[in-house]
Amino acid sequence: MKPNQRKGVPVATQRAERGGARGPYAKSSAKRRAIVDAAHEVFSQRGYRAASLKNITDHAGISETSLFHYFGTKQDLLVAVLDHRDHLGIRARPDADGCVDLYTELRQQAEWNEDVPGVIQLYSVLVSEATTEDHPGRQYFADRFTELRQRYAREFALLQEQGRLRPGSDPDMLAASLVALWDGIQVQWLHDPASVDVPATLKSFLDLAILPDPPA
Amino acid sequence: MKPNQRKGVPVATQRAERGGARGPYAKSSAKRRAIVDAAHEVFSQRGYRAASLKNITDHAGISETSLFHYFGTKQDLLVAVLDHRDHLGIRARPDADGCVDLYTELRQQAEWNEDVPGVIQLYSVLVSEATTEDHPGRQYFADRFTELRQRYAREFALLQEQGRLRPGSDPDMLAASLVALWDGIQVQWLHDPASVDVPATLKSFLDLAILPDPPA
DNA sequence: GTCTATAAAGTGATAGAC
DNA sequence: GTCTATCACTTTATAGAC
Repeated sequence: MKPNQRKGVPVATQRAERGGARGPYAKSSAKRRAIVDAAHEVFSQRGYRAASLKNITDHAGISETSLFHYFGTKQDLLVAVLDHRDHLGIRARPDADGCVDLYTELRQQAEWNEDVPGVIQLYSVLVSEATTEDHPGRQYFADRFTELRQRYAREFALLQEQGRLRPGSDPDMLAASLVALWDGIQVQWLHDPASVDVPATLKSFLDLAILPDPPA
Repeated sequence: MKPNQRKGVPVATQRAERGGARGPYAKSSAKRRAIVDAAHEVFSQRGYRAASLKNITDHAGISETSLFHYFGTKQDLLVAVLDHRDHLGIRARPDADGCVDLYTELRQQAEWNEDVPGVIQLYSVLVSEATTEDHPGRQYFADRFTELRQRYAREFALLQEQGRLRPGSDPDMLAASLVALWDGIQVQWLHDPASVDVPATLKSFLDLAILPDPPA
C-alpha cells in the first residue's frame, strides 16, 4: 500500500482531511448506503461468518472491487451495518420534561422493529454469534448490553423513588431482565410469529414490576 | 430390557447369531460419542454454517471418511448433537407426588447449564442461527419452544388454580416470558459472566409472578 | 469369510485472494 | 477476471473386528 493511503477510506475523503479539495462524490454515499443495506440483509439471513462478500455484492448488484473501495474489510462492513442499525432504531425520545413513559417507548420500539424486515433477525443472529471466539462484533454487543441495562436501571430506580415499583424489586435486576426478555421473545417471534406478541409480552412484564398509578 | 437382548453381549454378535446384519462393532459407539462431542464444541464456537467438517474431524482426531461413515451428512451430525444435548440436559425430575417445585427445577437446571462448558453457547448460537432460511435446526427449535411453553404454562395454570398467581397474570404469557427471559439472560451471561446471575434472575421473575405461600 | 471401519483420492461447487 | 484453496460429499479399495 502506498503511503498516505488508508484502507477502507475513500481517497477523496483522505484528501479532504488533509485540507485538500472535494471529499466523497455525491453518488458514493448512496452507494455506501446500498452496500450497507445489502450487507444488513445478508448478515441477517446467514450470520456474519457464513456470509460471503460475493453474497453481498450479488445482492447489491456491484462488483467486489467496488465493495473493497468503500469497505476495506468484512469487519469494517459489519461495523457500518451495526452503526446504521443504531441510527435506524430509535423511535421514542424523551419529552420536554426529560421523561419517557416506559410503556410507550417499549411498545413503539417493539412495533417498529417488527415492521422493518431484517432488523430483529440481524440483531438476534449477531448477538449470539458474537459470543463466540474472536468475533468482530463482540465489543459492540457488550457495550450495548451495558448501556441498555444502565438506562433501564435508571428508569426503574426513578419509579422506585416514587414508590411505584413492586416492593422487593431491584432496579438493576429488572433492567437486565427487561433486556433479556425482549431479546428472548424476539427470537421466539422469529421462529413462530403467529403465536408470539412481542409488545404485549413486554407490557405484561412491566405490569408485574410496576405498580398501577395511584388514583389522583 | 427387551427380549432377545442379553447383557454383556455386543449387539453385533446377537444380530449375527440371528443371521442378520452384523451391526456396529464394540468401539463404534465410543467413536460416535467422540465425534458428537467434537461437533458440539465446534458448532458452539462457530455456529453450524461456519463450522466445517474438517474443523470437527481435526478436533476429534479422525479422518473425514470416518465422520461420513457414522454421519452421512452434516445435517445428520447436527441432529445427533442436538439429541445428545437433550439427553444431557435434564436435571430435576418430578418427585413422588408427580410435582416439581418450579423454583428448585429452574435453579438446578440453570446452575448445571453454567457448569457444563459449551451447553449454553451451543444452544444460544444455534437457536438464533436457526431462524434463518433453510436452516436444518429450524424445526428442532420450533418444537422445543412449543413444548417448553406448554410445560411451563401448565405449571403456572396449576398455581393459578391454587390462587398463588398474581392477579391479572396469564399462564401462557408467563410461560413464554419465562422461556424468553431464560434464553435472553443466558446470552447476556455469555457476553459478561461477571455481571449476570442467571439463577437469581429467574428467581426474581418467579417472585414477581408467584405470590408467597399463604401462612399455614 | 463377512461385514464394519478406515484410508486415499476425487467430485463439482463455491469460497476468498490477487 | 483468474486462480487456488476449501467446502460438503462420493467412490473405490483395503484393513481388521467379528
